[in-house]
Amino acid sequence: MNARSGAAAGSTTAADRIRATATHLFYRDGIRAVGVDEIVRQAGATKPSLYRSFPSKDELAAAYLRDWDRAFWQRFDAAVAARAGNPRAQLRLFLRRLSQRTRQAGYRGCALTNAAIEYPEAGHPARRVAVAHKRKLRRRLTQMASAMDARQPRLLADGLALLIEGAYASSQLFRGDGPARAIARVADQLIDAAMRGRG
Amino acid sequence: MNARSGAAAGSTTAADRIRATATHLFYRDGIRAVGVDEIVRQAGATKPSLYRSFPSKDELAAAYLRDWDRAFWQRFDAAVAARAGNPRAQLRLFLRRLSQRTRQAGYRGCALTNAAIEYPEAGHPARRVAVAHKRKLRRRLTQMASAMDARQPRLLADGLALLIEGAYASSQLFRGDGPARAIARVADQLIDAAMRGRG
DNA sequence: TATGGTACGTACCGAGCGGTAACATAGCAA
DNA sequence: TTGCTATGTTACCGCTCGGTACGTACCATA
Repeated sequence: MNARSGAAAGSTTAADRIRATATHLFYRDGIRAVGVDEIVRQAGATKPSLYRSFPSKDELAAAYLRDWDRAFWQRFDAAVAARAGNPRAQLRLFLRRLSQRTRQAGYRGCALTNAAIEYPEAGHPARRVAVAHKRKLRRRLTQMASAMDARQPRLLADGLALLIEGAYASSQLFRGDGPARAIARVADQLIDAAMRGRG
Repeated sequence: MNARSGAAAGSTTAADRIRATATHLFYRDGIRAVGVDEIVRQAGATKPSLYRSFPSKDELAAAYLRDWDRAFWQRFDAAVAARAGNPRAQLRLFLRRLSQRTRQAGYRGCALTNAAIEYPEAGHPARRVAVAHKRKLRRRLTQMASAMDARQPRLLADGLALLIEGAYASSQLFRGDGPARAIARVADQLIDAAMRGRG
Protein backbone atom coordinates (compact mmCIF):
# COMPACT_ATOMS: atom_id res chain seq x y z
CA MET A 1 0.00 0.00 0.00
CA ASN A 2 1.57 3.23 -1.14
CA ALA A 3 1.08 6.67 0.37
CA ARG A 4 0.60 8.47 -2.92
CA SER A 5 -0.77 11.84 -1.98
CA GLY A 6 1.13 14.32 -4.10
CA ALA A 7 0.85 15.75 -7.57
CA ALA A 8 0.78 12.52 -9.52
CA ALA A 9 -1.71 10.22 -7.86
CA GLY A 10 -3.49 9.39 -11.10
CA SER A 11 -0.44 8.32 -13.08
CA THR A 12 0.21 4.66 -13.60
CA THR A 13 3.95 4.11 -13.75
CA ALA A 14 6.45 5.16 -11.11
CA ALA A 15 8.50 6.97 -13.74
CA ASP A 16 5.51 9.11 -14.68
CA ARG A 17 4.70 9.95 -11.09
CA ILE A 18 8.32 10.83 -10.42
CA ARG A 19 8.42 13.05 -13.48
CA ALA A 20 5.18 14.81 -12.54
CA THR A 21 6.21 15.30 -8.93
CA ALA A 22 9.64 16.57 -9.92
CA THR A 23 7.98 19.05 -12.27
CA HIS A 24 5.82 20.37 -9.47
CA LEU A 25 8.58 20.65 -6.88
CA PHE A 26 11.31 21.90 -9.21
CA TYR A 27 9.10 24.67 -10.47
CA ARG A 28 7.82 25.72 -7.08
CA ASP A 29 11.03 25.56 -5.04
CA GLY A 30 13.85 25.51 -7.58
CA ILE A 31 15.87 22.54 -8.73
CA ARG A 32 18.73 22.83 -6.26
CA ALA A 33 16.32 23.25 -3.36
CA VAL A 34 14.61 19.90 -3.96
CA GLY A 35 16.25 16.62 -2.96
CA VAL A 36 15.63 13.34 -4.72
CA ASP A 37 14.37 11.82 -1.47
CA GLU A 38 11.61 14.39 -1.31
CA ILE A 39 10.65 13.74 -4.92
CA VAL A 40 10.29 9.99 -4.57
CA ARG A 41 8.54 10.36 -1.24
CA GLN A 42 5.85 12.63 -2.69
CA ALA A 43 5.63 10.50 -5.82
CA GLY A 44 4.96 7.41 -3.72
CA ALA A 45 8.02 5.78 -5.24
CA THR A 46 11.60 4.97 -4.29
CA LYS A 47 15.03 6.13 -5.29
CA PRO A 48 15.91 3.00 -7.29
CA SER A 49 12.82 3.63 -9.41
CA LEU A 50 14.02 7.16 -10.05
CA TYR A 51 17.49 6.03 -11.05
CA ARG A 52 16.13 3.27 -13.28
CA SER A 53 14.31 5.89 -15.36
CA PHE A 54 16.77 8.79 -15.13
CA PRO A 55 20.54 8.52 -15.06
CA SER A 56 20.92 11.37 -12.56
CA LYS A 57 19.12 14.21 -10.86
CA ASP A 58 20.61 16.58 -13.43
CA GLU A 59 19.07 14.53 -16.23
CA LEU A 60 15.75 14.45 -14.43
CA ALA A 61 15.95 18.23 -14.32
CA ALA A 62 16.75 18.31 -18.03
CA ALA A 63 13.71 16.12 -18.73
CA TYR A 64 11.57 18.49 -16.68
CA LEU A 65 12.84 21.39 -18.77
CA ARG A 66 12.22 19.56 -22.04
CA ASP A 67 8.62 19.05 -20.88
CA TRP A 68 8.43 22.75 -20.15
CA ASP A 69 9.85 23.63 -23.54
CA ARG A 70 7.21 21.45 -25.22
CA ALA A 71 4.39 23.04 -23.22
CA PHE A 72 5.71 26.50 -24.04
CA TRP A 73 5.60 25.90 -27.77
CA GLN A 74 2.13 24.48 -27.50
CA ARG A 75 0.99 27.75 -25.93
CA PHE A 76 2.92 29.76 -28.47
CA ASP A 77 1.59 27.82 -31.44
CA ALA A 78 -1.92 27.99 -30.06
CA ALA A 79 -1.76 31.79 -30.23
CA VAL A 80 -0.27 31.60 -33.71
CA ALA A 81 -3.03 29.28 -34.89
CA ALA A 82 -5.75 31.46 -33.36
CA ARG A 83 -4.62 34.48 -35.41
CA ALA A 84 -3.49 32.77 -38.58
CA GLY A 85 -1.70 35.01 -41.07
CA ASN A 86 -1.47 37.99 -38.72
CA PRO A 87 1.83 37.90 -36.84
CA ARG A 88 1.14 41.08 -34.95
CA ALA A 89 -2.13 39.71 -33.61
CA GLN A 90 -0.45 36.38 -32.85
CA LEU A 91 2.13 38.13 -30.72
CA ARG A 92 -0.42 40.30 -29.02
CA LEU A 93 -2.55 37.30 -28.09
CA PHE A 94 0.44 35.37 -26.78
CA LEU A 95 1.60 38.30 -24.68
CA ARG A 96 -1.84 39.01 -23.31
CA ARG A 97 -2.15 35.40 -22.19
CA LEU A 98 1.36 35.49 -20.75
CA SER A 99 0.50 38.62 -18.81
CA GLN A 100 -2.51 36.84 -17.37
CA ARG A 101 -0.46 33.82 -16.40
CA THR A 102 2.05 35.98 -14.52
CA ARG A 103 -0.76 37.09 -12.24
CA GLN A 104 -1.78 33.58 -11.23
CA ALA A 105 -0.96 32.33 -7.76
CA GLY A 106 2.09 30.13 -7.78
CA TYR A 107 3.46 31.65 -10.96
CA ARG A 108 7.24 31.47 -10.81
CA GLY A 109 8.36 32.68 -14.20
CA CYS A 110 9.99 30.60 -16.90
CA ALA A 111 11.38 27.29 -15.70
CA LEU A 112 14.09 27.46 -18.34
CA THR A 113 15.30 30.91 -17.36
CA ASN A 114 15.22 29.99 -13.69
CA ALA A 115 17.25 26.85 -14.38
CA ALA A 116 19.85 28.77 -16.35
CA ILE A 117 20.25 31.10 -13.39
CA GLU A 118 20.50 28.19 -10.96
CA TYR A 119 23.09 26.45 -13.14
CA PRO A 120 25.52 28.96 -14.64
CA GLU A 121 28.05 26.23 -15.43
CA ALA A 122 28.52 26.01 -19.19
CA GLY A 123 27.85 22.38 -20.00
CA HIS A 124 25.16 21.55 -17.47
CA PRO A 125 22.33 19.42 -18.96
CA ALA A 126 19.64 21.74 -17.60
CA ARG A 127 21.42 24.78 -18.95
CA ARG A 128 21.77 23.25 -22.40
CA VAL A 129 18.01 22.81 -22.68
CA ALA A 130 17.40 26.36 -21.52
CA VAL A 131 19.88 27.95 -23.92
CA ALA A 132 18.58 25.98 -26.90
CA HIS A 133 15.04 27.05 -26.05
CA LYS A 134 15.91 30.74 -25.83
CA ARG A 135 17.78 30.67 -29.11
CA LYS A 136 14.78 29.11 -30.80
CA LEU A 137 12.46 31.73 -29.30
CA ARG A 138 14.69 34.51 -30.52
CA ARG A 139 14.62 33.00 -34.01
CA ARG A 140 10.85 32.73 -33.98
CA LEU A 141 10.44 36.31 -32.83
CA THR A 142 12.77 37.50 -35.57
CA GLN A 143 10.76 35.60 -38.16
CA MET A 144 7.55 37.15 -36.93
CA ALA A 145 9.09 40.62 -36.95
CA SER A 146 10.17 40.01 -40.52
CA ALA A 147 6.71 38.77 -41.43
CA MET A 148 5.31 42.02 -40.04
CA ASP A 149 7.67 43.87 -42.35
CA ALA A 150 9.29 45.66 -39.43
CA ARG A 151 12.05 48.07 -40.31
CA GLN A 152 14.69 46.28 -38.24
CA PRO A 153 13.35 42.78 -37.49
CA ARG A 154 16.29 41.82 -35.25
CA LEU A 155 15.88 44.96 -33.20
CA LEU A 156 12.18 44.43 -32.73
CA ALA A 157 12.69 40.77 -31.89
CA ASP A 158 15.31 41.66 -29.29
CA GLY A 159 13.03 44.27 -27.77
CA LEU A 160 10.25 41.73 -27.49
CA ALA A 161 12.64 39.14 -26.06
CA LEU A 162 13.70 41.62 -23.38
CA LEU A 163 10.08 42.32 -22.49
CA ILE A 164 9.27 38.62 -22.23
CA GLU A 165 12.27 37.82 -20.05
CA GLY A 166 11.51 40.91 -18.02
CA ALA A 167 7.98 39.68 -17.41
CA TYR A 168 9.28 36.31 -16.25
CA ALA A 169 11.69 37.84 -13.76
CA SER A 170 9.61 40.74 -12.47
CA SER A 171 6.57 38.56 -11.89
CA GLN A 172 8.63 36.81 -9.24
CA LEU A 173 9.56 40.06 -7.55
CA PHE A 174 6.19 41.79 -7.62
CA ARG A 175 3.20 39.68 -6.84
CA GLY A 176 0.23 40.40 -9.07
CA ASP A 177 0.57 44.05 -10.00
CA GLY A 178 4.15 44.18 -11.16
CA PRO A 179 5.48 45.56 -14.44
CA ALA A 180 4.47 42.35 -16.22
CA ARG A 181 0.90 43.59 -16.42
CA ALA A 182 2.08 46.20 -18.96
CA ILE A 183 3.83 43.84 -21.36
CA ALA A 184 1.14 43.72 -24.06
CA ARG A 185 0.71 47.49 -24.21
CA VAL A 186 4.45 48.13 -24.19
CA ALA A 187 5.03 45.52 -26.89
CA ASP A 188 2.44 47.31 -28.99
CA GLN A 189 4.40 50.53 -28.68
CA LEU A 190 7.55 48.75 -29.83
CA ILE A 191 5.78 47.25 -32.80
CA ASP A 192 4.27 50.61 -33.66
CA ALA A 193 7.72 52.15 -33.60
CA ALA A 194 9.08 49.40 -35.84
CA MET A 195 6.20 49.81 -38.31
CA ARG A 196 6.23 53.59 -38.52
CA GLY A 197 6.00 54.64 -42.15
CA ARG A 198 5.02 51.16 -43.32
CA GLY A 199 1.91 49.31 -44.41
CA MET B 1 50.53 30.78 8.39
CA ASN B 2 47.39 31.10 6.34
CA ALA B 3 46.89 30.04 2.74
CA ARG B 4 45.19 33.22 1.60
CA SER B 5 45.12 32.96 -2.14
CA GLY B 6 41.62 33.96 -3.17
CA ALA B 7 39.71 37.14 -3.85
CA ALA B 8 40.49 38.99 -0.65
CA ALA B 9 44.17 38.60 0.01
CA GLY B 10 44.70 42.26 0.74
CA SER B 11 42.03 42.62 3.40
CA THR B 12 43.00 42.73 7.02
CA THR B 13 40.23 41.13 9.04
CA ALA B 14 38.78 37.67 8.51
CA ALA B 15 35.27 39.15 8.33
CA ASP B 16 36.24 41.40 5.44
CA ARG B 17 37.91 38.61 3.53
CA ILE B 18 34.91 36.36 4.09
CA ARG B 19 32.54 39.02 2.84
CA ALA B 20 34.63 39.71 -0.25
CA THR B 21 35.07 36.03 -1.04
CA ALA B 22 31.39 35.31 -0.53
CA THR B 23 30.53 38.14 -2.90
CA HIS B 24 32.76 36.68 -5.56
CA LEU B 25 31.57 33.09 -5.22
CA PHE B 26 27.88 33.85 -4.67
CA TYR B 27 27.77 35.98 -7.79
CA ARG B 28 29.70 33.57 -9.97
CA ASP B 29 28.12 30.27 -8.92
CA GLY B 30 24.89 31.20 -7.16
CA ILE B 31 24.23 31.28 -3.43
CA ARG B 32 22.89 27.76 -3.04
CA ALA B 33 25.77 26.32 -5.04
CA VAL B 34 28.42 27.69 -2.67
CA GLY B 35 29.07 26.09 0.70
CA VAL B 36 30.38 27.95 3.71
CA ASP B 37 33.40 25.64 3.80
CA GLU B 38 34.42 26.78 0.35
CA ILE B 39 33.99 30.42 1.31
CA VAL B 40 36.15 30.28 4.39
CA ARG B 41 38.72 28.15 2.62
CA GLN B 42 39.17 30.67 -0.19
CA ALA B 43 39.07 33.54 2.30
CA GLY B 44 41.89 31.95 4.28
CA ALA B 45 39.64 31.87 7.35
CA THR B 46 37.56 29.40 9.30
CA LYS B 47 33.90 28.76 9.91
CA PRO B 48 33.80 30.13 13.45
CA SER B 49 35.11 33.42 12.08
CA LEU B 50 32.26 33.44 9.60
CA TYR B 51 29.66 32.75 12.24
CA ARG B 52 31.06 35.37 14.59
CA SER B 53 30.45 38.04 11.97
CA PHE B 54 27.27 36.68 10.40
CA PRO B 55 24.48 34.84 12.20
CA SER B 56 23.89 32.41 9.34
CA LYS B 57 24.70 31.72 5.71
CA ASP B 58 21.36 33.27 4.78
CA GLU B 59 22.34 36.50 6.54
CA LEU B 60 25.73 36.46 4.85
CA ALA B 61 23.84 36.22 1.58
CA ALA B 62 21.63 39.13 2.63
CA ALA B 63 24.73 41.20 3.45
CA TYR B 64 26.15 40.36 0.03
CA LEU B 65 22.92 41.58 -1.55
CA ARG B 66 22.90 44.79 0.49
CA ASP B 67 26.41 45.46 -0.83
CA TRP B 68 25.13 44.84 -4.32
CA ASP B 69 22.19 47.16 -3.78
CA ARG B 70 24.56 49.90 -2.61
CA ALA B 71 26.83 49.45 -5.63
CA PHE B 72 23.84 49.50 -7.94
CA TRP B 73 22.63 52.86 -6.68
CA GLN B 74 26.10 54.26 -6.94
CA ARG B 75 26.11 53.40 -10.64
CA PHE B 76 22.60 54.70 -11.05
CA ASP B 77 23.29 57.98 -9.27
CA ALA B 78 26.52 58.40 -11.19
CA ALA B 79 24.53 58.41 -14.43
CA VAL B 80 22.00 60.80 -12.90
CA ALA B 81 24.74 63.18 -11.78
CA ALA B 82 26.46 63.06 -15.15
CA ARG B 83 23.30 64.31 -16.92
CA ALA B 84 21.90 66.61 -14.26
CA GLY B 85 18.42 67.93 -14.95
CA ASN B 86 17.83 65.70 -17.98
CA PRO B 87 16.08 62.48 -16.91
CA ARG B 88 15.93 61.09 -20.42
CA ALA B 89 19.67 61.48 -20.86
CA GLN B 90 20.24 60.07 -17.39
CA LEU B 91 18.33 56.94 -18.30
CA ARG B 92 20.00 56.61 -21.66
CA LEU B 93 23.44 56.83 -20.08
CA PHE B 94 22.59 54.30 -17.40
CA LEU B 95 21.20 51.86 -19.95
CA ARG B 96 24.12 52.27 -22.31
CA ARG B 97 26.51 51.48 -19.50
CA LEU B 98 24.36 48.55 -18.41
CA SER B 99 24.36 47.20 -21.94
CA GLN B 100 28.15 47.38 -21.95
CA ARG B 101 28.39 45.59 -18.62
CA THR B 102 26.22 42.73 -19.86
CA ARG B 103 28.83 42.02 -22.51
CA GLN B 104 31.70 41.65 -20.07
CA ALA B 105 33.12 38.21 -19.35
CA GLY B 106 31.76 36.83 -16.10
CA TYR B 107 28.64 38.98 -16.20
CA ARG B 108 25.89 37.05 -14.50
CA GLY B 109 22.99 39.50 -14.37
CA CYS B 110 21.57 41.15 -11.28
CA ALA B 111 22.56 39.47 -8.03
CA LEU B 112 19.26 40.53 -6.48
CA THR B 113 17.11 39.06 -9.23
CA ASN B 114 19.15 35.87 -9.22
CA ALA B 115 18.78 35.56 -5.46
CA ALA B 116 15.02 36.05 -5.65
CA ILE B 117 14.85 33.22 -8.16
CA GLU B 118 17.04 31.01 -6.00
CA TYR B 119 14.94 31.72 -2.91
CA PRO B 120 11.23 31.88 -3.77
CA GLU B 121 10.22 31.42 -0.14
CA ALA B 122 8.39 34.53 1.05
CA GLY B 123 10.29 35.61 4.15
CA HIS B 124 13.83 34.64 3.21
CA PRO B 125 16.40 37.31 4.21
CA ALA B 126 17.97 37.35 0.75
CA ARG B 127 14.58 37.66 -0.91
CA ARG B 128 13.60 40.57 1.32
CA VAL B 129 16.58 42.59 0.19
CA ALA B 130 15.87 41.80 -3.45
CA VAL B 131 12.20 42.74 -3.29
CA ALA B 132 12.88 46.01 -1.48
CA HIS B 133 15.48 46.90 -4.09
CA LYS B 134 13.16 46.24 -7.01
CA ARG B 135 10.38 48.27 -5.47
CA LYS B 136 12.73 51.19 -5.02
CA LEU B 137 13.93 50.91 -8.61
CA ARG B 138 10.37 50.92 -9.87
CA ARG B 139 9.66 54.03 -7.82
CA ARG B 140 12.75 55.79 -9.17
CA LEU B 141 11.85 54.92 -12.76
CA THR B 142 8.34 56.22 -12.24
CA GLN B 143 9.70 59.48 -10.84
CA MET B 144 11.98 59.88 -13.83
CA ALA B 145 9.15 59.13 -16.25
CA SER B 146 7.08 61.80 -14.49
CA ALA B 147 9.97 64.24 -14.67
CA MET B 148 10.13 63.61 -18.42
CA ASP B 149 6.45 64.53 -18.56
CA ALA B 150 5.59 61.16 -20.07
CA ARG B 151 1.92 60.62 -20.84
CA GLN B 152 1.60 57.57 -18.60
CA PRO B 153 4.60 57.58 -16.25
CA ARG B 154 3.70 54.24 -14.64
CA LEU B 155 3.41 52.57 -18.00
CA LEU B 156 6.74 53.91 -19.21
CA ALA B 157 8.40 52.98 -15.94
CA ASP B 158 7.04 49.43 -16.18
CA GLY B 159 8.21 49.13 -19.75
CA LEU B 160 11.70 50.24 -18.73
CA ALA B 161 11.66 47.89 -15.75
CA LEU B 162 10.79 44.99 -18.06
CA LEU B 163 13.65 45.89 -20.39
CA ILE B 164 16.12 46.09 -17.53
CA GLU B 165 15.09 42.76 -16.02
CA GLY B 166 15.08 41.29 -19.50
CA ALA B 167 18.65 42.44 -20.02
CA TYR B 168 19.71 40.83 -16.75
CA ALA B 169 18.17 37.49 -17.61
CA SER B 170 18.95 37.29 -21.31
CA SER B 171 22.58 38.24 -20.81
CA GLN B 172 22.93 34.95 -18.93
CA LEU B 173 21.39 32.98 -21.77
CA PHE B 174 23.16 34.60 -24.70
CA ARG B 175 26.81 35.35 -24.26
CA GLY B 176 27.84 38.70 -25.68
CA ASP B 177 25.47 39.33 -28.55
CA GLY B 178 22.13 38.67 -26.91
CA PRO B 179 19.07 40.91 -26.88
CA ALA B 180 20.62 42.99 -24.09
CA ARG B 181 22.74 44.84 -26.65
CA ALA B 182 19.52 46.49 -27.91
CA ILE B 183 18.26 47.82 -24.59
CA ALA B 184 19.27 51.48 -25.04
CA ARG B 185 17.75 51.76 -28.52
CA VAL B 186 14.57 49.96 -27.52
CA ALA B 187 14.20 52.10 -24.41
CA ASP B 188 14.50 55.16 -26.62
CA GLN B 189 11.59 53.93 -28.70
CA LEU B 190 9.50 53.47 -25.57
CA ILE B 191 10.33 56.96 -24.35
CA ASP B 192 9.56 58.39 -27.78
CA ALA B 193 6.18 56.68 -27.69
CA ALA B 194 5.47 58.06 -24.23
CA MET B 195 6.47 61.60 -25.29
CA ARG B 196 4.61 61.73 -28.60
CA GLY B 197 2.81 65.01 -28.83
CA ARG B 198 4.68 66.55 -25.91
CA GLY B 199 7.53 69.00 -25.37
C1' DT C 1 54.32 40.25 34.89
C1' DA C 2 49.50 39.57 35.52
C1' DT C 3 44.87 40.61 33.35
C1' DG C 4 41.45 40.91 30.09
C1' DG C 5 39.75 41.47 25.59
C1' DT C 6 40.08 40.48 20.70
C1' DA C 7 40.68 37.51 16.95
C1' DC C 8 41.23 33.27 15.47
C1' DG C 9 41.81 27.94 14.80
C1' DT C 10 40.94 22.68 15.84
C1' DA C 11 37.82 19.38 15.93
C1' DC C 12 33.57 18.00 15.97
C1' DC C 13 28.17 17.54 15.41
C1' DG C 14 23.82 15.57 13.25
C1' DA C 15 21.58 15.72 9.08
C1' DG C 16 21.03 15.60 4.42
C1' DC C 17 22.95 15.08 -0.13
C1' DG C 18 23.09 12.20 -4.74
C1' DG C 19 23.62 7.61 -5.82
C1' DT C 20 24.01 2.28 -5.51
C1' DA C 21 23.86 -2.84 -4.34
C1' DA C 22 21.25 -6.83 -3.30
C1' DC C 23 17.22 -8.87 -2.99
C1' DA C 24 12.05 -9.57 -2.81
C1' DT C 25 7.63 -9.43 -5.05
C1' DA C 26 3.72 -8.84 -8.04
C1' DG C 27 1.61 -9.26 -12.59
C1' DC C 28 1.46 -10.88 -16.97
C1' DA C 29 2.43 -13.51 -21.21
C1' DA C 30 3.94 -17.62 -23.52
C1' DT D 1 5.41 -23.68 -15.00
C1' DT D 2 8.61 -20.51 -16.66
C1' DG D 3 10.50 -16.33 -17.45
C1' DC D 4 10.29 -11.33 -18.14
C1' DT D 5 9.32 -6.66 -16.71
C1' DA D 6 8.38 -3.29 -13.44
C1' DT D 7 8.45 -2.09 -9.03
C1' DG D 8 9.32 -1.93 -3.96
C1' DT D 9 12.42 -2.79 0.31
C1' DT D 10 16.28 -2.25 2.95
C1' DA D 11 20.51 -0.91 3.79
C1' DC D 12 24.27 1.32 2.68
C1' DC D 13 28.13 4.49 0.49
C1' DG D 14 31.21 8.74 0.73
C1' DC D 15 30.61 13.34 0.92
C1' DT D 16 29.09 17.85 2.03
C1' DC D 17 25.93 20.67 4.34
C1' DG D 18 25.19 24.56 7.96
C1' DG D 19 26.51 25.24 12.54
C1' DT D 20 29.06 25.00 17.25
C1' DA D 21 31.82 23.86 21.78
C1' DC D 22 36.05 24.77 23.18
C1' DG D 23 40.87 25.95 23.27
C1' DT D 24 44.66 29.40 22.11
C1' DA D 25 47.81 33.05 20.39
C1' DC D 26 48.37 37.84 20.55
C1' DC D 27 48.43 42.50 22.32
C1' DA D 28 47.48 46.62 25.06
C1' DT D 29 47.14 48.25 29.55
C1' DA D 30 48.17 48.32 34.36
